[in-house]
Amino acid sequence: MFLLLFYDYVKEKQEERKKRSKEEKEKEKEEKAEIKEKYGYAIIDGHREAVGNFTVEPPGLFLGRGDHPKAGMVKARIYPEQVTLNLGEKATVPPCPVEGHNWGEIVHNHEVTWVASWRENINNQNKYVLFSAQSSVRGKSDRSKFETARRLKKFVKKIRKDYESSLKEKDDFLCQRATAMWVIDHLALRVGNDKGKDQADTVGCCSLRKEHVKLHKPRSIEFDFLGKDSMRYHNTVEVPEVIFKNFQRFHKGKKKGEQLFDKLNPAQLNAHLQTLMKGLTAKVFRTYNASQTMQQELLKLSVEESKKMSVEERILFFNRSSVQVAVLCNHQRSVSKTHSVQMEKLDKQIEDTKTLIKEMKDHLARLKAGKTPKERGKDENGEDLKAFSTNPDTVQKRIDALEDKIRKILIKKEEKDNLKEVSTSTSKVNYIDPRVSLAWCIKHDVPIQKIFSKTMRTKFAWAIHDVQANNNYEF
DNA sequence: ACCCTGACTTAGCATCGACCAG
DNA sequence: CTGGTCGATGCTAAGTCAGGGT
Repeated sequence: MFLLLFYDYVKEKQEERKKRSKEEKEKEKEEKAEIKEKYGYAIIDGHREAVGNFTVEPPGLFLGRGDHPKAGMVKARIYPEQVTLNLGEKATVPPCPVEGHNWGEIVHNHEVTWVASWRENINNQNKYVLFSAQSSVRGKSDRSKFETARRLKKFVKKIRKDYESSLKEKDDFLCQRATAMWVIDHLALRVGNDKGKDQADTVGCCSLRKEHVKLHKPRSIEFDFLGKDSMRYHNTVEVPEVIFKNFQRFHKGKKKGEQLFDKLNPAQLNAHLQTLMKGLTAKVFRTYNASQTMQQELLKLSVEESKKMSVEERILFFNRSSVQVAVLCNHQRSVSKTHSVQMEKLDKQIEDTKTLIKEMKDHLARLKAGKTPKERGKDENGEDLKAFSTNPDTVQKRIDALEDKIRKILIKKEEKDNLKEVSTSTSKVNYIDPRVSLAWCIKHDVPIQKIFSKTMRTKFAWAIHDVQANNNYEF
């Protein structure tokens, strides 16, 4: 009863919002901008920088992703007394905007980047007001992330040698560690920390369980599990014999529910990675792998070839390259509600074009036979359709062009359908070194706004600067 | 060694809004 | 001008990983 009422209430509110007039929307937008101007910035080291989330999260029903044990719990309202502010010693404390209330603690912590924090009641975790992705603080750490991944490129030979030499270890821990490194290096899986019973059951490399892999002789492994955000990772990979044997070994004698890498945990794996390269952790492999893949894909287009292509065709090539990365990282999206409608529209375009071709072929046959052309009839609006040319060559050319059009629509349709579940934005924002993309734009004469939106260009200001200094940038 | 927690990065979905065809 | 489409942006959940405590 309560749920139904709540659902109706929310739906009603949504409908109300949709119905707002232009003026109301305009006014709301202005008010929002005013609030952002007032609360959306903080001064750090003398620079005024935007903070990403300057409001606390409103109360509501927690949903979570996938099969979450806490779905439906009430997320409580946050009051100013629960909010800690992290300010400079000399900074004036901003007045509390909620009448009759006051801030909780005021701290002066120089070791962290958050300006405010509070604790949330669902998972009892801290939430933070952090500088936005476009701020220079975040830009600096973004850059250093990619620099670490670039260092991995130099160390990767040595690291592969290290784990390859341990793949046949008798010691379970060493063998599991080496095998996990192989998996993280080759399949770009997340490390997979242990999770509590009060969270959705999702896994990464170290937390893979017996039921998540199927072994197909002679040496294929079928991975099928729910990863971060309960996204399904389903991939059958042909692996080297030693890897296959190791998986057989970790599989053997275990029951459903038992971890394959039962002697290994992420902390141990990361500790070992640190000994091979300072600053190396499991997640660096994803960044490295993504950036490296993008660079390799982009290199497949030579300047000579791209000179013959239109800018649109070059962008298409770029987008197809980023799809490779998204597939590698298993970045997915749910199929759009209008996907099937879009598909049908393309089908109709094809059908209409086919009908037209047929009509033109008849017309051409009549021309060649010396018969008088048929009347073409009327379109759906009752207008007379334009008569076909009486020149057979012109008609034939038109038919050829239409057949080409069909081929293009078919390709477009297939591409659209293939990519309906692939999301390229996540890898673009988090994994691909933006300097790789920017250097490619310069090399192939593609305006950068074609590949990076305004916010992305601000976020990657550091990268634009880097590439201006070195437009032959190599990851 | 292991567990817990704080801080930060990574993630997909909902909504917004710019642009385009009709 | 309008309604539909799709990329951009907002939101916050869900990961990673280090450091401290036991």
